[in-house]
Amino acid sequence: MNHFGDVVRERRERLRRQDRRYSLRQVAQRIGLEPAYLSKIERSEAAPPSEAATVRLAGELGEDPDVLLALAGKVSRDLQDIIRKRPRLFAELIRQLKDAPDHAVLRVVREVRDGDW
Amino acid sequence: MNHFGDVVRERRERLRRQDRRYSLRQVAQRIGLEPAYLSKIERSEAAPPSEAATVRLAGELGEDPDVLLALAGKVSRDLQDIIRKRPRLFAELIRQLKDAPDHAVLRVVREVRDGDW
DNA sequence: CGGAGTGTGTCCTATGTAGGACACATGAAT
DNA sequence: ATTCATGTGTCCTACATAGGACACACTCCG
Repeated sequence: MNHFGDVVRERRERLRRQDRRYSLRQVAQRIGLEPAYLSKIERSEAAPPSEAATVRLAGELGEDPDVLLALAGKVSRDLQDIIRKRPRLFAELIRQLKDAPDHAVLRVVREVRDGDW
Repeated sequence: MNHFGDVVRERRERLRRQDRRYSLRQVAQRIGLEPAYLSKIERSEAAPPSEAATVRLAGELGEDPDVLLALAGKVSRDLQDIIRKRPRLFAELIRQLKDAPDHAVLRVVREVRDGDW
């Protein structure tokens, strides 16, 4: 399993090679965290930050927020709220899709998008 | 919005009318919580308990665990783990279904269940 | 009446979450 | 050589989570 801190560090250092504004300190400042704290996060000495901070970090790094949250072991609040409003329905759907291959899930996504409900 | 504590209390007292083993104390003991704590939960003086305790409570009351967890403002860990493994896919699907009517979601559930992927 | 069982008030605690403050050593640039 | 920025080590904190312990007052019922 890819760990949160490693991914963040790699992403940031890759960006940094082209733009020196991606130092740990500057990124930390832009997303509103203390450098020492971000340092600990990148070395997995501290757990991933809050959802809000993780999303800001994703923005800064050009990463998909849902992916970064997933690496942090979380599911974004807005998705949880959608599920919470119709728990039986969504619980069943998601459990059904657990072992479905990607392409099957994608087909469903497309069907729904183009759906005429 | 129906509150967690009220639902639990109502459910329990309904059961109690037919079976006096559904006193607060006895239920608390069966699910492994202190009576004083369960009392606070039912009166919303304390927040809903942990996911594990909530699920045991649901079992005791004959309620759907996902529904009770939803009332507790939570989404069960196992669902979150399914989403976390394919965050982009599931995030897109769930957001698409946000405003879809129940019957549309149900149709998708059925399609997937009978699906030949 | 006297006990058994019931719900609740009060107080306490351990662990986790989400960071901030500050100092320090190193390295890069001028 | 000095300045400046960089990453990091150490220490500290406020709040939330998830309860346990115990005592108390009421009530039901044999």
